[in-house]
Amino acid sequence: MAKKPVPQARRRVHVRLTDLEGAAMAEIARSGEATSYAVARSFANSPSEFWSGSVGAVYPLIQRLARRKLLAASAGSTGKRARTDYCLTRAGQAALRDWLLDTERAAGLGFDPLRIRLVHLDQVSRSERQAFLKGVNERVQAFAEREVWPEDPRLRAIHATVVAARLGWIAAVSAVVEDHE
Amino acid sequence: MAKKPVPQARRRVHVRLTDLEGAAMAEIARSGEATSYAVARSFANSPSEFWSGSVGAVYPLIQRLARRKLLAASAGSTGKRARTDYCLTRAGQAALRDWLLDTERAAGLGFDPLRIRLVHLDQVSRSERQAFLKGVNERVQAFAEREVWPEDPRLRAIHATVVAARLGWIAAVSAVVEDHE
DNA sequence: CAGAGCATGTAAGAAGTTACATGATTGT
DNA sequence: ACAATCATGTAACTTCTTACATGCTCTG
Repeated sequence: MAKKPVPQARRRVHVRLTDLEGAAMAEIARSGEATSYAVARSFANSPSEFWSGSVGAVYPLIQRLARRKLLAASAGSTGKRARTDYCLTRAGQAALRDWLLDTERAAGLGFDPLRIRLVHLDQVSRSERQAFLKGVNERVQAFAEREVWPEDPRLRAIHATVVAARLGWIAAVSAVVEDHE
Repeated sequence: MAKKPVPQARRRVHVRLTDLEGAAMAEIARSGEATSYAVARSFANSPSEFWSGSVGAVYPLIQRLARRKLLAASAGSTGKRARTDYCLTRAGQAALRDWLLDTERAAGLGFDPLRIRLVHLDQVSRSERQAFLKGVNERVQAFAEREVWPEDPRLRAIHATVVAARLGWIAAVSAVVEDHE
């Protein structure tokens, strides 16, 4: 049954970036050229707590991407301090686009620390649920008022929609989980 | 990232569960008693794609929890097949409550594969952005219509609010990112 | 009674976290 | 000039993923 592998009219899917890799590539692309340290710092400044933004994560990641020829390294210096700058290769630009415009992955739910708790919130009493949701709501309110990315109106606008949507969802879901006691 | 809040006058925080550990504990608590395999399967059946739900992740995790005395193991069998059941110890119940009702962690943003892309979506053309958001919207719509957890109306209701909130957010954010071209 | 798929794991490796190390620069 | 902090990393450890192994149970 020797079977010819049908040569699909296949799109050239070069490399599949993880989300952390994609985010790092996008940061570098934005600056044109950046050091690992700069990338790590930009993660650390983002309002999401999900990635630690530790250099210990970012340096090996950048090295990986360079090894795969998605980034090109160039030695530089600031005064006496040596530095390694990275910029995207052509293959890197293609990989970044594939990652950025991947609707399938973008449509996924990702990970939400509230959602996962809601699923199990029927295991506590009604009054505990109410107190919990009230507490979460207050914290998200506080988070909404915190200034993030003060220098970038575009990111602030996105962040505002995120928080607004979250508050709306909390209100909606509160009704649901209190019904089902 | 503003790190480490001051070490508060110590509440009796027994153990700090990770989110994956918390979810596993909650699953076991729900059944009263469960095997590692059953926990892994329940993850695999959840509509979130974030955790692989592979047994290779769950078995060591459960063993860890047992070693920390949060779970108690008991040998059982189904016919000839041996089995290890786990149930929560008293310390485990306390740890689960601490995890489940942790408003601080629940209020966090978690990880969202769309949000992270939106941040960098100014790097592509307006028409690509529009096509991308249209694609994502369609996929989330499709996801909304998929039947999940057919056996549990409570979970279905929660899931419905999640998807509805997501669709609302996509609409809101679409306006924002198309403005800022 | 043979094959499919269920239940129970183990092993190797990748990826991220915390902690540490070290020299350069900057503020006072 | 001394301390603080920035910039640049490395190392050890933990946790998840993918892939494999193996024996049961069920179904046609």
